[in-house]
Amino acid sequence: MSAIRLLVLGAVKQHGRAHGYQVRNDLEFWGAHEWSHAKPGSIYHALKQMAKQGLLHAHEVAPSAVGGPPRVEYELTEGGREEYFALLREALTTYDQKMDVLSAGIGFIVDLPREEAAELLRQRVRALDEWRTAVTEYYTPEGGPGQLGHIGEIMHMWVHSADAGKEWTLGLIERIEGGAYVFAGEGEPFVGVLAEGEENPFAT
Amino acid sequence: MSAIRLLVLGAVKQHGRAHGYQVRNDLEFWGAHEWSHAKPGSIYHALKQMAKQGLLHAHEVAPSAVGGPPRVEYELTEGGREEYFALLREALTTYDQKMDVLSAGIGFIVDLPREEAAELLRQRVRALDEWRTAVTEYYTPEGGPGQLGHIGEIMHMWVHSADAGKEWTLGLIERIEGGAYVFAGEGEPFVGVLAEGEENPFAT
DNA sequence: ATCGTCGTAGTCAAATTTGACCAGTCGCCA
DNA sequence: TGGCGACTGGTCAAATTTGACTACGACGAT
Repeated sequence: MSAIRLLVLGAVKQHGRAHGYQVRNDLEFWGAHEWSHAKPGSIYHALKQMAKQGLLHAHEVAPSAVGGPPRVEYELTEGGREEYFALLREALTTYDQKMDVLSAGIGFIVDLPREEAAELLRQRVRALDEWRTAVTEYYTPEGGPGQLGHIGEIMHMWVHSADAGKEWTLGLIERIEGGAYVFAGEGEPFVGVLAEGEENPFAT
Repeated sequence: MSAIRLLVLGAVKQHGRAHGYQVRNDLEFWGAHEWSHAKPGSIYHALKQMAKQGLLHAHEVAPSAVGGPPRVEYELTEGGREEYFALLREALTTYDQKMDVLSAGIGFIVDLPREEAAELLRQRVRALDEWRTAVTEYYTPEGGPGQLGHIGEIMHMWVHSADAGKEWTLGLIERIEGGAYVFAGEGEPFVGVLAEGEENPFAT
């Protein structure tokens, strides 16, 4: 899975209704242009594709308020909501070494109930454990390690990084179970988009 | 950069001359099918593409020893060697969060002189430091952290992972400078491909 | 004898991603 | 007052990646 569909669905969902450029902007606002490499082309493509697949409903060309090319506004369909949550759960649980996907998942994690979020992350920890043993087993020749030469460093790296990922995940689980943040169904949700005319609070 | 070109060039280089299936096999032998997601399609595509670009010379269709479809054998051109080393250096120095690229780089690191390898890794450490500060700065709003809510966890994750990456890299530099492994120009090179008829020493 | 399936070698269409480009508006400052 | 650069909103071709499929020979089991 690439992070784009999740990011785009999430952006559209937070707005209720959005056109391509708004999505593009949100992603930038979230810092996603740094860690996901979401180029404009990919975003517009994802929107069209998902509209074709019935995940988004395309509200035809609102004739661009400020002039310029006509804009299409998108809105999640029921199928889109489902896909969104499916992707979100997948992003949080499966370890596919793509940290941009995980980042996107974290960004939207509060759309889930607190207990489910924690459980998904526990599942992620299990996936990391599996990956770790798979790697160590694959790179362990019969005659003991050693004849691997520098190739063993590859294994070393993966193990190190899996361990780091696990450590961080466990920390997050702890914070979540300790009551941090506001999750779905817990009152005023945190919204990560700019309201009209608001200033960007981040330094560039 | 995707890891494929580097992997393919590296595989062809170690053989001197290789056809697609041999490359495909080497990648699997290195465990690359696990961490790079190199599908056959990508491999054959990369071979053709790089032949078209003059990085590989295609020795026309050796009519398949065992029957089956005809095979094309590839060999590095001088341009291919240069591209290989350029990609290798890039893989080792730049942090683009793609661990498969780094893995491939590690796999071929001994093709470089020991001192250069260490220097490239030191450069990687600097790149990691830069990424780390870039992330922390981007996610630090004027009013101090805190109003970020759960979004701060994204930063947390990147920082954690950059730190882990740095730690591992420093360890490797130390081992290399401590004399581990055999680098370019230091006698019998380590070769990570199976000779004819050799057994695969790894468990599957 | 023949059926299934494993290994060898590779192709192909469809989906996606990349990177460059287009065109209009707005403010501003010289 | 006109030109420059930044912002808005998007298109397009080319490159790449994915995932499924083809074809053939050998080999063991039925």
